[in-house]
Amino acid sequence: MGMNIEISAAELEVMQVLWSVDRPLRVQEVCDLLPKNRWKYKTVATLLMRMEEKGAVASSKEGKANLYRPLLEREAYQREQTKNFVDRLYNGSVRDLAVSLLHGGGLSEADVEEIRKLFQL
Amino acid sequence: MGMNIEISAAELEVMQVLWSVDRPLRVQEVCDLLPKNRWKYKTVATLLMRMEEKGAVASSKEGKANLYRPLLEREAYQREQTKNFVDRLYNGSVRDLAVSLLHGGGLSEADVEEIRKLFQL
DNA sequence: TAAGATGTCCTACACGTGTAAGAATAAACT
DNA sequence: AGTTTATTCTTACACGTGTAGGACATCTTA
Repeated sequence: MGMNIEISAAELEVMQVLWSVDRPLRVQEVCDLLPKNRWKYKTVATLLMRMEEKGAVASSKEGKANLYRPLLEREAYQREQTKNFVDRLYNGSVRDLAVSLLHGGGLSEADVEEIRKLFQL
Repeated sequence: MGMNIEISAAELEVMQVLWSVDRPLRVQEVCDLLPKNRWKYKTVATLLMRMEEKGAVASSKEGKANLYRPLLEREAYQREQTKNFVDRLYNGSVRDLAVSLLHGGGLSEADVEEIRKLFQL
């Protein structure tokens, strides 16, 4: 299974940026793509270095600068985390998750319709 | 809104036990209801104390012993955490979560059927 | 060629968390 | 009453995390 790399909440935000773009990014670019003033440059650099130690990203050099690209695969990571989440919060019951989503009121009629369609096959 | 109390993963496991029973529990009972050998008695006691400081549980005395009961409401907590989770992992798209669940292969035909029915209203 | 800009690498530091041991105390048993 | 047992309360400690600063190197530009 998925090598079980653990990343923190802050690191996940950085991963999302890397995932959202199809080419390796330098630290500065990651900064720019994060919500405004999310972190200082050096903070992002630290996060990326830690992620590299964990094996979540890889870097290559472009001149003096590091280019980072994700190693963790997005879909796989989402699936794994979702399974964990459902286990921890809903005792493994996806059905209970669905109930919670429905009763939470956060879904528009269009959302419901789309999900209904997804489950129609 | 939900008072925004944050509890850790370990603390959540303890909360699940409190939620699963309808009366206040003493530390020993919580231990017994956790998966076998999950933690030592004193560890559970520490967790419960911290949870009380955070306002996640309340305690009353029964003789020398403390009886703990949850203050955080389960459904509300689940909804809030689920919203957070979807935001962090799926950029807020419940639809993407649903896709991930479907393609993850963790759902039985019965699960799919039940969820379909849930969304049929 | 000296000064800014940009970037990396190393170091820091407080706080939360997982995990519990020890001291103190109260209850129960003999 | 004295000892064993159950419980609480206090204290500990290492590790991860959020959040960067400083030193040092290199590239650019006046």
